[in-house]
Amino acid sequence: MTQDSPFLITTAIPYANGAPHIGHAYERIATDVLARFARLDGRDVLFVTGMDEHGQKMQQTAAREGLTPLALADRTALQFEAMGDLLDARADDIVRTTSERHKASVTEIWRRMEANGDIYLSKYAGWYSVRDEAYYDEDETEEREGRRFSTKTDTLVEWVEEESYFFRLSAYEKPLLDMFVGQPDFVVPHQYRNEILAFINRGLRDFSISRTTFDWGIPVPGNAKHVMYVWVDALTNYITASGFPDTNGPRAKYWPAAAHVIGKDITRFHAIYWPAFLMSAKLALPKQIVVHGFFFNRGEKMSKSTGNVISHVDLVEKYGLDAVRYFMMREVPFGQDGSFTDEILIARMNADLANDLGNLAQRSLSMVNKSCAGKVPTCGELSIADKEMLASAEALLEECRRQHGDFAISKSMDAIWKVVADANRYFAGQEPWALKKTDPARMETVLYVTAEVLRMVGILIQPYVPQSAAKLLDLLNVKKRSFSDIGERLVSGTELPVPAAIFPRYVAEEAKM
RNA sequence: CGCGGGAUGGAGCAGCCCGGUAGCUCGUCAGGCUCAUAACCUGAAGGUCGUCAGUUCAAAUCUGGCUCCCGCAACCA
Repeated sequence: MTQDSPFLITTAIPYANGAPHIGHAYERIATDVLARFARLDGRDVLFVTGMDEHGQKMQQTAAREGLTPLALADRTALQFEAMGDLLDARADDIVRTTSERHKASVTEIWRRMEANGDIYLSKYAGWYSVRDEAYYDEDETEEREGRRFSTKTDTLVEWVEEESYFFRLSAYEKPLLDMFVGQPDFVVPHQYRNEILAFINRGLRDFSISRTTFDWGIPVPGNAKHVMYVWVDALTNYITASGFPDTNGPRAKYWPAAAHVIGKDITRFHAIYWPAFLMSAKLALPKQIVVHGFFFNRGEKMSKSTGNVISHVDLVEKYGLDAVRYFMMREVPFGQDGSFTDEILIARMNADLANDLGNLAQRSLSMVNKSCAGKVPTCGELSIADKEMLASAEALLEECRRQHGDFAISKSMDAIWKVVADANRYFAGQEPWALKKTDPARMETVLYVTAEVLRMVGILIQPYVPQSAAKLLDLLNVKKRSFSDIGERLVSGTELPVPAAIFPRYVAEEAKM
């Protein structure tokens, strides 16, 4: 399964209109985990994110703050870079839609779609709410005292007709359906695939892909009165990262992307519009669209208006980065929505990180330190229990690969922590502290086996909790940390540092008194 | 009759596709151990699997109705 094939993985590109929030953090961490796993497994990984910097909202927000749109974009881009640093989840590349390389890329895509006969000029007409900057369907509005309002938002709407370029999405109904049949795993998890299929089956309509009401965007080739509609602009950034339209460049090998990691709210754009654009431009489709859910605050949707937004920055500050990464990845099955509460996070970090794994390292390594002169103990003949213990740890890599193949991050972690629990049972059952008096050689073997399990676990948890994994592997004086090094064994007699806690137990401030 | 997801011991979930002693994590209670981060190990209590009806020797699992919760419903990013 280990492949050195190119592996391009992306996050959705955040809109540069606002600062990073916990949803961005979640997506970045998840993508980082997948990227790290693939890289440790020997893949040639390119981890890409970007910034969506055009559009009317950018223009307006910038104006309100007395900035140029680009200055606003610069500011937000810095905030997202800081988020990458904070989360230890830096991308290899950040494609900004205002960059020259992206303009070249998206312009070429447009030309190709046009050359394929899929772009035509027409009129967009509908009930437009200036306040919401959105069009509404007839049945989303109602007449009140001679004036028309949006029933959704209660804002005044007016009939507007606007010249616009359209994309012939209707022509891709059949090709898209065929593609979904041929690639049943194109959208995962399958619940989202089903929604998309149902949507296509209801019939696809052509849709507007340009605007004339503002100019902060990439001009339509041959008609600068129009700027491209955001999704043409934004989605294309994925292929920009591969150096497109240069197909001979060093990055060309990364296209098609292995996976686009996105939030469930934008599934349709990625699973319908984007493949249709690519088909039209005669380019290869990404292999998978990987959809994640949202985080809720105690089951409630987070929103600025309710004021219940949880800050990822605060979380990292309070609990530490690895606790946050661990919680987000382990607690919520990938693809589903998750509920966040401090209690659950604390429970998870204390139970799994501090008690199960951290304490296992501490109890075994402190014995090594005291009873084996601080050196990797000597491994004698292995008992059945020893062999079973080692075998279950050795089986992990294959299991984790299998789960990551399905983007089931939490299940991969489940498997690892099951072995950690086994190791605690093994350790308790073997009672090395008793063996110290009766059979020191046997004690060394038990400690060796335990240390070996810790080494393998330490290597495997690197994608999820990189900083803590590094601490653990340092304590074991392990230098070779790739998945391909799992078969290496600790060398008896190797000098080990004095053990220190890897995951401190979290105790609430008020409880410390 | 718009589409989809969900309702399982105190909490959160798995099981449902391929019917047959209801499983996991946390919490609670009791015991053990003392190497360890008040940790670890063992055991126990606790569920009419939303509701009603049907199919079946047998249903959490299949079929149908109902109730409640949550997303989505195309040109908002």
